[in-house]
Formats: sequence, C-alpha cells, structure tokens
Amino acid sequence: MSPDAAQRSVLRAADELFYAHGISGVVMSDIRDASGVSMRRLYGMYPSKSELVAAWLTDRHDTWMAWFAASVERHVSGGADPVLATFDAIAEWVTTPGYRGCAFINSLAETSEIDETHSTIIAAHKRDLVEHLAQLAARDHPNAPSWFPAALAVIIDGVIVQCTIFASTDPLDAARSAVHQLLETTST
Amino acid sequence: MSPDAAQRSVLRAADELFYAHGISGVVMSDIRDASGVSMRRLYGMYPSKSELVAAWLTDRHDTWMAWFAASVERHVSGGADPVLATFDAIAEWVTTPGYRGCAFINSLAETSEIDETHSTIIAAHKRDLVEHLAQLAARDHPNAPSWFPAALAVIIDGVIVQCTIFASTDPLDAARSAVHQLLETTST
DNA sequence: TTGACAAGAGAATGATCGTTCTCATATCCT
DNA sequence: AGGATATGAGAACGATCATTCTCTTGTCAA
Repeated sequence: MSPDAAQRSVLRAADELFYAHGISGVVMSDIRDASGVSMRRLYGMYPSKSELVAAWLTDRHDTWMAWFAASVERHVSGGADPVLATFDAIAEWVTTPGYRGCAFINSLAETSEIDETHSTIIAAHKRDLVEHLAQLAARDHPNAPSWFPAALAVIIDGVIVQCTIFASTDPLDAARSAVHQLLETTST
Repeated sequence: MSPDAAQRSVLRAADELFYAHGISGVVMSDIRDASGVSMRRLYGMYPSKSELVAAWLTDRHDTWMAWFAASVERHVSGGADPVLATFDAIAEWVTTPGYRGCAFINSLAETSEIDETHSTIIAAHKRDLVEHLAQLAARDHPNAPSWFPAALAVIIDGVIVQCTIFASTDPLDAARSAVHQLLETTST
C-alpha cells in the first residue's frame, strides 16, 4: 500500500470509528483492523493516539465544511434563501443513517481524551462556521443586525444537539421557523 | 456514616467528578476517595458504574432544574421578562468557575459509556426543560407561535454548547438579541 | 461476654489499552 | 547478488480499570 493510500485509509477508518463510537470507544487496534495498516506503520504515521485524533479533527473540519458549503449552494441554486438553505443542509445531515451529532462538540465532551491542541482545532472549526454563515447572510440580507451570524450559529449548534437527543427533526423545524421570522423582521 | 450520608456523599462526589472529567475520565476508586465510602459499600449501593451514572444523571436533573427555575424566578422578580430571564440564568451558569457545558449533552457524547437507560434520562431532562420554557413563555407571551418554546430550547442548548467551545459569553449575547427580536415581533 | 453479621482497607483478578518489541519478509540501492 | 532499510504480523509489556475477595475490625442483640 502506498504511503498516500495508507494515510487515506487510516483517516477514513478514524472518521468512521471515532464518529460512531467516540474517541475513548475506539482502541488503536480497531483503527488497524479497519484500515489494514499495521500497528508499526500506524505509529510511524502518528506517534500517539492523541496525534491521530488531532489529524482526524483537522481532516474532518475540511471535509465537513466542504460538504456543508456544497449542500447549501445546491439548495440555493434550487431557489432557497442562502440563510434558510443552511437548514436544508442540516436537515439532510441529521436524517443520514448513523448521524450522531457534531463530531467536534462530541469530542470536546470527552474531556479525558482531549488536550489543548484538540480544543484549539474545535474552536477554529466553529469560528470558521460562524464566518461562513456571516458570508451567506451578507449575500441576501445585508441589513441583518451584526449579531445575526453568531445567533444563527448558536441555533444551528442547538439543532445539531437536540436532533441527536430527541432522535427527531422537530427541533430543526422549530428553529427554521424562528430564523424565518428573524429574517422577515430584520433585513431588507 | 449513616446510609443517608453515604448516599449523599457518593452522589456529591459523582457530580463533581463526572461533570469535571467526564464519565470515562473517572474511575470507581476516584469516587471512593472523594466520597469516603468504601468500595464494598459503594458496590452495595450501586451494583455497577453504569447504575451509578444513571443515579447521578437522575439526581442532576432534579438539582439542575430546581436551580434553573429558582434562578429564573429571581430575575423575573427583579423585573425581567420570564423568557429573557432564562438568559440571565444561563449567563450566571456559564460564568461559574468550573463550567463545562451541559452534563447531559456531554454524557450523551460519551457513546461507549452510555446505554439506553441513560439516553432515556437525558431525553427526559431536555423534554422537561422544553416544558418549563413553554410555561415561562405562556406567562407573558400567550400569543407566541407554537414553535416558540422548542426554538427557545434549541437556542439555549446552542448557547450552552458554544459558550463552552469559545469560553466566552458572546454567543449568549447574540442569542439574547435574537430572542428579544422574536418576542417583539410575535407576541402580544 | 459472645457470636453473628455489617463494614472498612485495600489487595487480587481478569480484562482492556496504548505503545513497543521481535522476528520474519520484502524492497531498494549499488 | 548482497546488505541496509522498511514493513507486516502479532506477541509482549506495563498501566489502568471495573469488580470481587480476604482479612480484619467494629457493633449490637442476647
């Protein structure tokens, strides 16, 4: 297996396993078994589980943001408002089989597995999301209040969490109504 | 030590340790050391760590809801709107030293430590919170839309999560502005 | 006092885990 | 070809953990 293929295989295995079972629910030999990369090579690539977790979070940030941006654009090009399209994207996600909430929020909750490096990646992910939401809002709602993107980010994280807890999209629908109302009463 | 005192001591230790370090970050002998209750008695009270976790979650639900209701009432009696007072209560909480987000959201993220019994307690906690928010909203905003309490619960959970991630109350302030705006444009 | 049982201290047990090591097998440079 | 190096398979190591067991010390009813 080429170094690149091994790298990819490990990150794919890490994503599937860490997301599904949590960090402390996955042992290094699970990663070996799922990726087909031997212990020796695994530890050659990442000198510790903690560094593998950091690489996973970084990779997941890129992947998730790209998916989210693309999904939103798809709904926008179908005629949706850019802000409300974020709810269409999240709706797709939370109804995906195997959905288990936000990997970053979940990881941060596993205190004993997380160090400052990880928290930094997690905070950067959420900062990038707020940034992206601000750009979406600016497109069609230039007069929205300055607090709007941060509030939208709060609402989206709340939706992600509550759809997990209740195993339902009801929280998403309520949140969408609220944001619809905010848009109607604040912007252009 | 009386049975009652032992019970209380164990639950207090469980709350401090599980909340601060997560479930898998606490070992049974930590509970023994913090509570002063011997292994033997501990396992006499709770036949497994999992059942101790369930007892902790149940106890925390009671404690937290009582604290939240009291804090909201205190702000209401100081003249605040019952709905906006929920943000004052949450603001108190997130600025408490040792704040680490919502114990229920955090626990659910520790997949490998959680079984269906625990998830049921967690979902019931959030359901009770929505219920309580609905009663608060009904008091001063009888004409609020039916989605309002669920949306408020989503926003509050988003605030709880993001204030943890960003170690800041900025998300709370943005969310408060959003809810203020919603109240102004939907109710009486 | 005595005997029966509750409780404490903490060692033992068996499992799991992160990490490293051994030995055998390619692979590559010359 | 031949020797250095990389890699795989998987056992070994040392730590940690949930849970149980032993041995000892109250404690209380008669």
